[in-house]
Amino acid sequence: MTQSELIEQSASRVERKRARNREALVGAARRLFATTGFDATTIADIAEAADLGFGTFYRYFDDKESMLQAVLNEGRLEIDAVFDDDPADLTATQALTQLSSRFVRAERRNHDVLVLMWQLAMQEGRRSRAAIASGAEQPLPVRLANAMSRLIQRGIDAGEFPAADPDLLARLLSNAHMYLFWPSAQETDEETLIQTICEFELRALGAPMTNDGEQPQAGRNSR
Amino acid sequence: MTQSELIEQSASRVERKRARNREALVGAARRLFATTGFDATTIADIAEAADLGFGTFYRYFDDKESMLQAVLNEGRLEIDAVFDDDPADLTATQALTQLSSRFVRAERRNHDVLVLMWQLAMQEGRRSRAAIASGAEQPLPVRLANAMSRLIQRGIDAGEFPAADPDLLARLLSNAHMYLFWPSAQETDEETLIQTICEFELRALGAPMTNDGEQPQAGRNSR
Amino acid sequence: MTQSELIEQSASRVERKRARNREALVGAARRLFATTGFDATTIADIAEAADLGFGTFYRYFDDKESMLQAVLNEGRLEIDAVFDDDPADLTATQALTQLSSRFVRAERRNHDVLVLMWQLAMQEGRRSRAAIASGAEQPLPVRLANAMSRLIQRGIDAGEFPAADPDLLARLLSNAHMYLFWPSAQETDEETLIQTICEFELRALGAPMTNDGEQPQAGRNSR
Amino acid sequence: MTQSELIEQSASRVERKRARNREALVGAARRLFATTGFDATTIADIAEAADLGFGTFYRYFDDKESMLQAVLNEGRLEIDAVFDDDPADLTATQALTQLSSRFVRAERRNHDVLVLMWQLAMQEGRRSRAAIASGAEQPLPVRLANAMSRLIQRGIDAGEFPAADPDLLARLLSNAHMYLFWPSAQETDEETLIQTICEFELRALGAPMTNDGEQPQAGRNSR
DNA sequence: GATGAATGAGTTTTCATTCAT
DNA sequence: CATGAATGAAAACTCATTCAT
Repeated sequence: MTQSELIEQSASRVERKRARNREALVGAARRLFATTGFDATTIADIAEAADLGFGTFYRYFDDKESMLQAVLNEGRLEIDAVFDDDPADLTATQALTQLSSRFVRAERRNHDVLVLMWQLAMQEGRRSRAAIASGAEQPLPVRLANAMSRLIQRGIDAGEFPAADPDLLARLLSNAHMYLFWPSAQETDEETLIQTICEFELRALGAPMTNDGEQPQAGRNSR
Repeated sequence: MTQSELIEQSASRVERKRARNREALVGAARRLFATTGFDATTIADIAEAADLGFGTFYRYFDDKESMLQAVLNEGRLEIDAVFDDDPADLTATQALTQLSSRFVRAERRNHDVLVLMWQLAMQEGRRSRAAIASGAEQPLPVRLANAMSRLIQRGIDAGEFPAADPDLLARLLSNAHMYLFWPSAQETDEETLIQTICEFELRALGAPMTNDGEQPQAGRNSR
Repeated sequence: MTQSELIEQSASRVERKRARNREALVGAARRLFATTGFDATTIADIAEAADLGFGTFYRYFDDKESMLQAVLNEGRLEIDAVFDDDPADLTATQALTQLSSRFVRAERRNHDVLVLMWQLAMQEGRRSRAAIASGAEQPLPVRLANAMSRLIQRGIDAGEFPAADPDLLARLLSNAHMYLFWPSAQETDEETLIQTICEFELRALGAPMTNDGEQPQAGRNSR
Repeated sequence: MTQSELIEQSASRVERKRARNREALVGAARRLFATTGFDATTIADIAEAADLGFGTFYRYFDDKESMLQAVLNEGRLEIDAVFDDDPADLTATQALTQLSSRFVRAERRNHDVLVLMWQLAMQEGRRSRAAIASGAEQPLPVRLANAMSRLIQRGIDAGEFPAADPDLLARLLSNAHMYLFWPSAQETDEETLIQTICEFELRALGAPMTNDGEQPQAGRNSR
């Protein structure tokens, strides 16, 4: 083993440690922010929960605010993926079902982050943070509602659903999904949840309940 | 005007002023708590928003926590009224419609308090406050879900709705109602909102959409 | 009864009431200052203990500090009387005995004030108040010590006591008298106390204990 | 010097600094409490007197009250030692002399703490703090009086002193010792003070003044 | 790089004092 | 004149952030 390999290796060991520490901090912050609230969580709380020294926090994050960023970013990619592709080759019914099941799965994997986003989004009074919270985009339920609204409109146009106000329906449905934020939702099996929500959704939209092929396919949206 | 009347009147003037100040403080706190969050709201903010001196706050409330109590209590009565009577002489469909429309109306009149309750309820980590938030009862969406669950069960038993998990449906519906917390819901006409929500609800439960007599009667639950 | 008599009478009734209120306030303050400390006593405490409205305090006293003055003045006259006349026609022994018994009696009648003076005198750091406390004179134990010192010196000169440092002895004796400030001293009969203290004193000074005629005469220093 | 020694040393440097800071804070608090009073001393005063930042206070003490504890504890050991051993092999006269000289020495080394204890003990109205002040024991002058009372009783029993009320005498003597709290006592030479006080004491108790062997030996009570 | 000590700005809370009734 | 409501200056205490080791 050459000197450079040793260095290389030790460099990567350090790097791995850094990554691990950062991970620990973000994880701790995520849990604490979600359960205790951003304001009520102190840096000391986070560092301790991450089993790291107090000052260490500042070696990874500039300040509390940028930790908030980091936490919110954690889920960003996966959440964006939920909304990203809106496959034109599916019927509105299928697309909605896909959207919902994707959302449920993403929620289950990023529960704390979503709860946090939700909390922040409710505080209109802190525009700066709210803006930040949504990555300068819309707050989450609005994004979901918008995506749904488009699909519902498409469904109405295609005759899949009876005529109605797509925006209002979308918002109601979007919020129904927020059921996921409640503890009891954590105890329900994921597939059952998806199944129930999708049926609920289609029924609420007045879609004919053929109830056959459009079962959500598990695993479609990989990490 | 006799002396005693003058005294009487002036006493009541003071009293009225006290009431007005208290009202101003609670109102300011309500708005700020709902929009900015409990933690992020300072006593100074509240006093200033109420256009009162800083120290005046403490002539009306022992501390921030008891102000929180006062704010939460403000809506208590009206909200309790929503759940209170569950008239056995109505069909499940009618009862659900009544519950929803009552809820919408109560929400419109107590928007900020409900938003605040909601926020507090989400923070499991602060049980004491959350417990307080709901007056040692369930958090609001749980109460609504429970009430709905009972009615849905009744509806299923009576053959009004197809068989399904009443708890899960109730929770989804309960959360759908939380749409009201969003700003856009504030801009929609109350009756339209009720109409839409009730239809949404019944459709989601699979009730036959006769769509005739069960329009919610405005003003039923007067103050 | 003439009009003017009525007015006269009512004026004096008002006056009496004023005097009574003032008395009540000063008394309450005296007790509270002595037992709880000047700083820890609030205006509200005083007013309540005097069974008067809160704001009423300020109709009788400019501020807390002037109430302190009033309290300290209460005992002033009686205390000054203790030190005032130093009858040259008595032997040092007799004079000392008289001084001590007077002091004991004055203390019993003005316990709280003396305790307060004592407390204030111990706080060198607050010169302004300490100065005030003693009415720009010496703190109480110093006054007592000075008076004693003079008498002891006289006694030594006259051959009544053996030679010694009169200042030091005087200070020790002066402090011994501070026993009166303790609760247990309140429970001892006044005459017993005087008797014991005077004997103690003379013995400590080395005076021959004839123990006959110099019993302190009660009532000498009337109000 | 090895790496570990460096670390060791630097660790102890930090530790020493912490100890020094704590010491500085306690010292500043001790002086300020004694001279200005507990209530009138602010945290900012203490921190400034210790030449430390304001917030630093709270890194060493939870609150003002626990600083009070720390200050009072400072003298605890040395003061307890004064009362601790009551050697049965000494005559009452000797034992009293020893007690007094020990007390004087302890007082000289812990002047501020004793003054503070005294101040606190005088405020009956604040039992909790007074209780704390004496470490749930008796207030200082009471402890001293009790110890003296026992010895005086022994002396009376042994025929060393004439019969008298040992409690009353003890209390008077105990208070006489409180002379030490006055500034002028600070200027007197310690040995002279002890000499004078012991003679005073024995004379006051009516002990035969052989005035020879019982001079207190300096340094008897080592730290 | 990790750590925790130091710090002071920001908040809550108390309370002396003023003022309107 | 008596009263208590209003007020803000001052004090205790918290905690994000900086910095020395």
